[in-house]
Amino acid sequence: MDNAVIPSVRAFNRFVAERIGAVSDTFLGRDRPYGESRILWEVGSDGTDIRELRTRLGLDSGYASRVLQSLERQGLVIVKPAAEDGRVRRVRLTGKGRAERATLDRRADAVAWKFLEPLTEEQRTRLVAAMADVHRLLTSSMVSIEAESPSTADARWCIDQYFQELNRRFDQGFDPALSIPADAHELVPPRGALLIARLRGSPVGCGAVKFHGRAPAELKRMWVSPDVRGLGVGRRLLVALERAAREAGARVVRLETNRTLKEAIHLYRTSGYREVGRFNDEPYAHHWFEKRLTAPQRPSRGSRPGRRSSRSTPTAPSARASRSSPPRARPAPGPRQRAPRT
Amino acid sequence: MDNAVIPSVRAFNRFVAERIGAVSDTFLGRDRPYGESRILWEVGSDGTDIRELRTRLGLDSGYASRVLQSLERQGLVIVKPAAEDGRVRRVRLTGKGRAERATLDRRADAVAWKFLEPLTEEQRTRLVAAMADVHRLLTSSMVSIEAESPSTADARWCIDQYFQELNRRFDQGFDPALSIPADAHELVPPRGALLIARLRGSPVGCGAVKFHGRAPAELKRMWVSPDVRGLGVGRRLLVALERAAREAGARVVRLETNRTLKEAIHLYRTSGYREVGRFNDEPYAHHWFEKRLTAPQRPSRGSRPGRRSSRSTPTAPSARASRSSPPRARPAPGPRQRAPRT
DNA sequence: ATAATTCTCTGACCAGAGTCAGAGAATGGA
DNA sequence: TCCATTCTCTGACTCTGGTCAGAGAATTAT
Repeated sequence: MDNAVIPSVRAFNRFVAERIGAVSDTFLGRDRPYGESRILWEVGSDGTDIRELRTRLGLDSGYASRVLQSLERQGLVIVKPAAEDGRVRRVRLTGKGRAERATLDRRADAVAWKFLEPLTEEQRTRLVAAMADVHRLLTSSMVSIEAESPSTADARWCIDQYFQELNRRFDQGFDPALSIPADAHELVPPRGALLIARLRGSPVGCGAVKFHGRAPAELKRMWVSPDVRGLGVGRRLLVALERAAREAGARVVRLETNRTLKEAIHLYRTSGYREVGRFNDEPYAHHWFEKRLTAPQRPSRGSRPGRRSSRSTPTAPSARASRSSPPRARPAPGPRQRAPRT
Repeated sequence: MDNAVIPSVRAFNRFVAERIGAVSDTFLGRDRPYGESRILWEVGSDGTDIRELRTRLGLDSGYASRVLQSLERQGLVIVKPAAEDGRVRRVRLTGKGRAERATLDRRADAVAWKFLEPLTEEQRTRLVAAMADVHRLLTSSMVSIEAESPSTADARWCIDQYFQELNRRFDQGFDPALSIPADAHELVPPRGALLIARLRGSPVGCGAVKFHGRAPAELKRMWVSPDVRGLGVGRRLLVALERAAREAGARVVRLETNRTLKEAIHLYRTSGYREVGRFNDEPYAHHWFEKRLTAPQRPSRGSRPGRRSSRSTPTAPSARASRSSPPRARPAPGPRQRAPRT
């Protein structure tokens, strides 16, 4: 399978890097270096602290300073010390800067339109749908899941979000004090674990497990940020929690949940959980589930990439001359291979 | 509709440029500048003329020369004059160069695998399918269609391909001499027109029309390269030919075709052509079609892009903090806007 | 009050990726 | 045969997009 999948991902990367790259070079009308446009854009209509701008874009302070000076010289931004802290400086767009930014925006629209214009209505719809799919799935593949102490700021933020969501969704609201607790000290090895899912460094989900030796482990605190729902993050958290439970000696995991949490219930059912009788007195629960864990299997999710793939492997159609090349002035076009941009 | 479509294309472009770009920088293990790797790759295992390499990559001769010298100094390639023409020089990979190229290949595989690894089997399948779709549709949008003299090398190449294909596919083969002719002089205004479809400069399809005043115009020489079939090129050629016929005064277009050309027949039927009785004595034809052209309507294919789209418009999920931001060390992450990479 | 830290700026420097103008060898056309 | 053309190389420059080491002003910690 990899023999087919990896090359097609590569072909896509190559193609898209070429196509989007070529076009986006053009789009910046070459009247301003890319770095300047980027910073101009990132300043945003409300202005920012330079400090924040720098960390957001990962810029060197000297570099940022100089680019901003250049923008200021062009009358596009104003830099002045922040009121609260004399060390940090604030950038704001001038009217001219705002206009310039709008121009960039319009040009970006025009570029997007160039992709769409030649297509029929139906093709456009399919293109947009496919783009959204690729976007979603690649985003999904950027989510990492790792154990973390429940006392970190991110962990506490996630759990707080979880509580807030329960409070919004449960018919009677949610008060953590009335629920079976899963305190910080219970979610650290060897008593338990807390997993945090992150996307680009920001927490986007969590899940916890309490170990009870060989007795069933308990799953707790499953939460996925609304921003990334539908990306399979919940399922991956679940799998990771089960693995942790298995490694801690559990043969069975169980959990309880509230009837309003439809997606969660669906996730459990489709992940091999079966509903069982009430096994604790969690007042907010309507359903109790458990799952027997299978032997410590190798995580079966497709093999590693093959030794090597063939050297040039287009998936989608291309202008590659397959039978005979079209005529051409001296320097023949021939079959084009593109650099391994990925 | 554009209000939804353009921003989502932009979001995709931005995302993909960021993601692929970030990754492909990494992949070149930073031990060799990108330009060198690219040329190393493009030399290919069989070697190339420098001249061809240059035109293929659009390189300045001085630049190419220096990069190749650097590669030669590293023992990765050998440059020597071509046998046939003492002016041109040929590059070939050495064993070491070949090994290096294989390393690039392997790294590219590993990068692709990074995208795939975190996904479930089902997600991978969907990702690959969506990528192929995007690839196909963007390729399709790169195809341009323009009128061209039938005497250009490209035009003659297309028509030759067309004849070859007919000869392969017709049960009795195909001999142009026995068929109703459409000679070069008939396919230039005001007697007719020849349209050529191109992808990245190379011809990938053609279609011709002969005008007969207000009498029905005749469509001829419809051919689409196998490389780009399924991309809607045929339909676009057809539309363009009909427009040309309309503009030349025709109210009706007609054409004849052979029963072995299934896709063509399907295209005609789904494009408003209806089968009519034999109207000429083309010996290779089994079907005769005609279509009444509608009034010179505005090419109705969706409106132009809106004045301007909103300033930051993600379509697919992102880590954007939607309700409250996750906690963060001093320099807050805040809602990230990315530069308008397109 | 003093020291440590944070933020920004300046100056110096660098590499990558080109561009441009010749110049010199081969080759092709008249 | 000779002139124009084609290909490649050299040398001299350029622009982006950085990095690095201080230095100076504000702020925070002790």
